[in-house]
Amino acid sequence: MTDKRPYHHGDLRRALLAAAAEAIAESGPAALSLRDLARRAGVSHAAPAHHFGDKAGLLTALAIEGFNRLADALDASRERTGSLLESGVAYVRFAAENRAHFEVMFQPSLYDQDDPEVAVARQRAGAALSAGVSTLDEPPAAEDAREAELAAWSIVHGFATLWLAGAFPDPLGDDAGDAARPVIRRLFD
Amino acid sequence: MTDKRPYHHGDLRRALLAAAAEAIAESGPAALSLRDLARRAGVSHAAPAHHFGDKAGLLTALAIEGFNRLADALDASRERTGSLLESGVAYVRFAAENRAHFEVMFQPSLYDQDDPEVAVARQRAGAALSAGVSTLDEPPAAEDAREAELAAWSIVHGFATLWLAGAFPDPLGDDAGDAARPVIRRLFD
DNA sequence: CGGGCAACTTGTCGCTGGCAAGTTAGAGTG
DNA sequence: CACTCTAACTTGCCAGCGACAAGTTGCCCG
Repeated sequence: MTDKRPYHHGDLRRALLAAAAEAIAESGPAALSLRDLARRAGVSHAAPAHHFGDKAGLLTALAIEGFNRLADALDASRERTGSLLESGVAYVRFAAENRAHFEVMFQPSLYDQDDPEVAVARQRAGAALSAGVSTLDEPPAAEDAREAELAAWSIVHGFATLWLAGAFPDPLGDDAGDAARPVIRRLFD
Repeated sequence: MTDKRPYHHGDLRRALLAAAAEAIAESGPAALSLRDLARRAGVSHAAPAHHFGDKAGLLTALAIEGFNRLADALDASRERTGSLLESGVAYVRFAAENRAHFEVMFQPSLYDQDDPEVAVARQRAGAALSAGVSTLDEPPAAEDAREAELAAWSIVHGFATLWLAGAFPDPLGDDAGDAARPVIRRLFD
């Protein structure tokens, strides 16, 4: 979050996060190695620990970045289209385009979920999601609103997860968002 | 799958799978250690490799077991209730009660997804899911059937994943299945 | 110009996964 | 009842990893 640039490397922290995202997208979070990241960035094996404390710290930073990016994507979609359907599409598209972040965000055993920055970023994303549901033509009654929100979240999250897992037996095209649209539409227009 | 029982330990293969499920449920798949499993089972550190080849082999076996258990659960629910809604509830309940299996099943980077036994078990589960959709009162037209299936799968899978991740901000009770029912009902009755 | 501190490096430890080579125990055969 | 064959392990080893401790480097500010 701080914008002062370090001296030695230039911006090791960001470089490590980017390298981590790339490595995770290739081989999954379990195969991530701090030493490999250090090698990719051309620094010593202990340099990552200085910025993130330990492996969980690095993944915590990735999760924070992910929740913030997701909130940004959802807000942008809502401002642009005002459509809950398109917000759902944006959710799925975010997952496809930020695979590593998404995988880490929803696997809390990998990072420190009690971190206050995580809580803030997660709430931002949650609020962006809730705001989307309120754009429905027929806003549901107060008590139903919660269930509608859970249903919307579940269907887009499920589609995104299954897409990333390669679980769909038939090919559904290249664009996860376009593939998701007719499916999400079955829940609401 | 072979039923002849080994001699030395009794049934080390099953014991290791059970211990692995327990360990993963506690700390996630990334923290799994073959040597720790061996210690829990009271055997040498190389014993697991004999049964499963390597770590991926063990997780492959876990995934196979998981897909088969899921297929069984879905079939049982359909035979008992004939209701797609209750099949969805059964899906969520399976995830909650077999957390370790479920997490591994849908994280293909952890195991060998090209394994033929995995493919068979996965297809069994897929067929059980499809069969559930056909129990709808108004079976959708052929071309819509695929989308209806994806929507049903997505909403239950998403709910299950979010539940396991502890992503729901408010507490929804102890039983994942009961919590999911009103949410799933929003997609179909 | 000099102290201070952030950004690293170097070195080390215990643990892990994976491989190779041995050992043991039961099952099948004559 | 020996004899052998083989599955089910064990022992020993190596490289890689995460975490920690103790140095070293280089910019910034007074």
